[in-house]
Formats: sequence, structure tokens, C-alpha cells
Amino acid sequence: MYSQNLSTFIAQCKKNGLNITAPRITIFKYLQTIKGHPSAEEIYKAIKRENPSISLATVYKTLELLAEYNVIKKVTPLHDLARYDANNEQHHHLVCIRCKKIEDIGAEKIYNIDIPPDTGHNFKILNYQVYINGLCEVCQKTP
Amino acid sequence: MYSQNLSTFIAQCKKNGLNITAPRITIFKYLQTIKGHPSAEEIYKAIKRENPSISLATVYKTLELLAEYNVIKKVTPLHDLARYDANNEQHHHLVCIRCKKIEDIGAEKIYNIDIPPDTGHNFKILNYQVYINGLCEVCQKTP
DNA sequence: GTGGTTGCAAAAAGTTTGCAGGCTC
DNA sequence: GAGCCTGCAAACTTTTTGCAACCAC
Repeated sequence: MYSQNLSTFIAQCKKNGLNITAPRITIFKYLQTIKGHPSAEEIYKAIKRENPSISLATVYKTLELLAEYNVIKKVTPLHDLARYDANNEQHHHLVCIRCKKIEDIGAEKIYNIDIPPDTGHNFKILNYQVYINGLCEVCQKTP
Repeated sequence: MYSQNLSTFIAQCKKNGLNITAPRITIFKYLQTIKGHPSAEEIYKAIKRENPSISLATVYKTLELLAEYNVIKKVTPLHDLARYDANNEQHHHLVCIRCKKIEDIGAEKIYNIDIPPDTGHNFKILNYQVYINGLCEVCQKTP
């Protein structure tokens, strides 16, 4: 699977006016190497071996910053906190990136989704959900 | 959109050996009424008007319990905390429900997904991600 | 009456912030 | 050298836990 290399990363940082610093390089290299999607805490623990003086706050700040400039991706479609839903039919979600509102969209609206029986990871599929990110009606109107 | 009614809810609770109590009814009714997907805090604030003695801890406990028995749905495919990813190509995710590991799956593996231009919510679509829940190779083998 | 459930308060877990010192450019 | 960035510590937010009192069955 493709993941950008170090020089691309450096170029992206420069383009956005971000300094190239040891913590940033270390964090990026770790993300690039590791399979899966570590949490800030996991990243912190792992890179502490290589750079013992690094702080957890820096890891958080760096990750947020890089994600903000789209240099890395923050994998949390639902923002900060857990949310609950009395609708336990199969359905998907429209997530407003500005006001964080979540609306349901019926499964019947998204048709023809082909999930391959073999994902190439020996993964046993139980169910799936589609998260559509965008702007809700209200946020489209307010600039 | 369909959402189960009160008698179904009561039946489901009984089936699972859960007592029918005032907080549970209140929480369920609120979830059933409200559009969107409130957080525990939002639910707490809203139902406090109707039942001022309710506590936030009870709301958390109730929601977790109901979600555990699949009476309601917890909308947080990524579990507890934020996760990060150096792969900023379009891709989707395999989420192991047991060990919480997340693996990437290339967008090319999921073909033919038809997101309707009009979702029926006047929502402006920017992008979307598919979360596939299931069991990873390791967790399939360990009982 | 029994056991499950609640409310309270305290603790834990995760994340953000302010600031002085240090590093990149 | 200027300004961005880091590390530290403290604060804050979200969630969990322990326990005595209470309520559903």
C-alpha cells in the first residue's frame, strides 16, 4: 500500500511553512513504518525509545498540526466523543465537518457497494458503514 | 427513517434480562425522538429537564449497556481515541472489533460505490470513507 | 426479599493550554 | 536574530469506577 516517503513529507512541510524538526521527522517516520493506525499515546511510547526527551504534548500538537495541513490523516470521522443512535437498522452517516452534526442516510440510498469477499488481509467481514463527510444544509449557507 | 418503538425496546430489554427503569425509558425515548446522534453529555442535558435527579454516570452506564446488547447503536467505529495515518491516498478501513486494530484497504478494492448526488438532506458531499467491521486474522484464530 | 440499578463523588484516561527556553531558517 | 517549536506542568474534558441507598421483579 502506498504511503508517502520522507522527501515528500519534507516538501509538504516546507510548502506549508512548517519547520523541519527532529520530533516531526521521528513521528512521521514512525507513522510511515507502522502498519495500522496508532493513537497519540502509542506513537509517543514507540518513538520515546528513539528520542527519549520527546513529550506527549508535542506528539499531540504535531499530529494535529500535520493533520490540519493534510500531511497526515486523522482517522476519526466522528470527531471527539462517542455518539449513540436508537436506529439499529443498517444505515450510513452524513457527517458535517463544520458543525459536527451527524445525520443518518438509509442503506437503500447507497447501492451497489461491492465489498470484496477477500479483502487481502484474511479479514472476516461482519458489517460495514459508510461515512460521508461534507457540509450540512445550514453550514453551506453560513460562510 | 425507521427507528424502533417503545414496546420493541421494552421487549428487547426483557429478552436480555434488563429491568425496565425510568432512566432507561427516558434515555431511549429521547434517542428515539431526536434527529442526529447525540453524545452522552447532550443526552444528559436534554433528559435532565424531564428527570432532574438523573446523573451523568447513569447515562453513560445505560448507553454502554444498551449498546452492548445491541438495543441501541454506538456510533464510534474507531473506539475510544483518535488515530493517525501517514497514508493520505483515498482508502478505507478494516476495523477489528476485538483487538481494535485498524488496517487500510485500498480504495480500488471497493469498487462501484454509488453515492447519490442528492442524499435527500441537502448535504454537500466532500468525501467518504468505508469502515468495515469484523475480525482480523489473529482474532479469528484465538477464541 | 434479592439482585440489578441508580446517584454521588472520586479517580482515571485522553487531550489541550500557557509559558519559558531552545532550535530552525 | 526572529519567530516557530518543544518540553513541562497544570488544567480541562470525557469516561469509568466504587459504594451505599433504592427500586423492579
